[in-house]
Amino acid sequence: MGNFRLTDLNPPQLEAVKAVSGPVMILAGAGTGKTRVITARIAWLLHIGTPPEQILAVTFTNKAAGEMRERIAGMVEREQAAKLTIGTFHALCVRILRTGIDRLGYKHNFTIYDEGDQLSLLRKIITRTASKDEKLDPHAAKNLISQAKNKAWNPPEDDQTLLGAVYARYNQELRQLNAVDFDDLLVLARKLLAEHEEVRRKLQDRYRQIMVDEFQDTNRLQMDLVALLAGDPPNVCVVGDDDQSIYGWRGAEVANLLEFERHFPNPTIVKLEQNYRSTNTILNAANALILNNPRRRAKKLWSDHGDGPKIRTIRMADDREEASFIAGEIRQRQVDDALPWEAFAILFRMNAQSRLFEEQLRAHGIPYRLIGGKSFFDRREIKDVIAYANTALNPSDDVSVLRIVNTPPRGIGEGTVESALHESVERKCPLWDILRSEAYLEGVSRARSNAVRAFVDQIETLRIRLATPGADSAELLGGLLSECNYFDDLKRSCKTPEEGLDRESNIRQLLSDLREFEGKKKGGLTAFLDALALRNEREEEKKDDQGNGVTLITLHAAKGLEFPHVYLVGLEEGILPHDRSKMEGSLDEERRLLYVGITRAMKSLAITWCNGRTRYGSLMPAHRSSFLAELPADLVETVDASVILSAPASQEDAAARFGRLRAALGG
DNA sequence: AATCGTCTGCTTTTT
DNA sequence: GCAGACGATT
Repeated sequence: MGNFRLTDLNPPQLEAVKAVSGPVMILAGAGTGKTRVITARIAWLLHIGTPPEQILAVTFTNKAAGEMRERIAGMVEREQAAKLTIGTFHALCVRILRTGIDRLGYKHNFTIYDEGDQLSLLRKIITRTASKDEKLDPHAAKNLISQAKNKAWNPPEDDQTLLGAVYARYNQELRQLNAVDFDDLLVLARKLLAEHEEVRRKLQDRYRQIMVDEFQDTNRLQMDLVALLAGDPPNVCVVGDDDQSIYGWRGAEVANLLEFERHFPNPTIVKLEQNYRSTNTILNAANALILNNPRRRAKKLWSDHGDGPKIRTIRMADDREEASFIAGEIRQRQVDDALPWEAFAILFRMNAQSRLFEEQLRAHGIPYRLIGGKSFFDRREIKDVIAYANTALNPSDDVSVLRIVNTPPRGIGEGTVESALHESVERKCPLWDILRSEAYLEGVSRARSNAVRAFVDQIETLRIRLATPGADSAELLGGLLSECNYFDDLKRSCKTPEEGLDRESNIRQLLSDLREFEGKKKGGLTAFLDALALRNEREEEKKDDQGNGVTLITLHAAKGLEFPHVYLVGLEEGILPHDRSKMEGSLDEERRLLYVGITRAMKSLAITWCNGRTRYGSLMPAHRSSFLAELPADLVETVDASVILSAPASQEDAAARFGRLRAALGG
């Protein structure tokens, strides 16, 4: 059975694939065929008779989960592949919680709050809690709360500090709203498993083989979850690379990988060091750099791709020159070497650095795709539609109710909302219950109560219809939106007619996605909203929409990707390593960030730094990053952009170009 | 209620 | 230098 051959694997890979009992740690260096090993291991498990429903593979991103699923689909039979559990930590937790969360005092129809929802809730709480002279940035509060949850801290519920009070209020309110934030998905799943033995047993019996990808990025909560899910013996296989741990600031703990033995004694440890991506020049530079980090599992990458050209470190006058030089060079190389635009990538530390490159690439007529940026799901109109659905499914969700209560305007003004909200705080019950209570409606003017009644009726009708077996949610939602003139209001509030049409078509797209989802997956609207909240619908489509061209991407986002020709820009003190890292003592992580960047390159790598850089509006002197001195001199060729620019076509260049031309013609 | 103007404060962001 | 947030102004 199976369409995979173990002979395609190198010896350590094979060892990793065949180690199937007890704890296993696979230290997979950059480009060493990690995904291949994971998928082959799953195929192997199936091959030796493991029932597919017993296999759980956890990833960090939906993209990684999708890729894994796809690769496996090509290796094993379809029905087997369909029975595997492959997904993100968060998706797994939603599955666990949708059936078991009632044990923790939530209702099963909880709403998942995304960042925007969290922020609006926090803003509300902060303004209510803070006194006049106190200030707390909602973003900062959100980050601190998130960190606290991810480190599995006990809530610092001392109402002494504003933050402590806000933290306590926030959690309390979420519970009242029957809502959970992203972090709660993990927090609550862990709690459920830890405190309810029957739930834990059931899951341990079900998942006998657990695999975790990118283990260096797991935080304390995720580590705990893995430990709770693992049965006895713990058949846990983790895959990761401590040298690529770059999310410490988000609570990731490399210690989970470095001290794996502490949680799972006597593991089989396999190191993957043969790299299938880069030249040895690139790998040796990366090896040498990372040697400067303490506390790591020693690894040395090598490949049989030869040495390739030296790494160029290019000095630029300023950031403007950096951008125009690179744009010019890419255009030239694209022509001279007949390379597709997609062969090039520009990697930077901060998103703000992308602007000049965008300008210059555009000026040179080079197509590019900028990775990152605002998501489809953060669009106002999409959030509105989701809020309508959330309200119908979970009327306790005040944040969603507030979002749509007067969108479109239906005569429920701020005063009305304010008084209802006040009432709901007094009576400690959801806003919705106030809006539909006769006692409240009798106390307000006729016009107000009529408006509120009409709104309540609309939503209640939607709820009843949605609950009807076989209901077409997309049709019902779309119908409601038309009925309340949502689309007209949307268009009216747009600056241009095009924008209005665009926004409307986003909604049509969402509804058609929903219809398709209901046609082929179970779980109905709730499952669709879960998928949306976890960002795992329409993922690929979005990426493709961005089209092709030179890739502009941050170092963080570039992890896991590869490009034939890489420009690593802004290698200056203060940028990489970033200024803040010195204060926070995370210089090692900055070095790993550079390590990740270097190991993205397959064939050639150029590193640039500027003598001056516009920062905060004015041109400031800049200095080359101290990391550059850590690259072995014999692998690096140091150049000065001004020299190249002032001597455009030297004799040597012409000869080299002629040579290439002759080679291309087969002579 | 909406828009304009001024102030502030600056990474990275898988879900 | 610019985006985002908030407050004053119509």
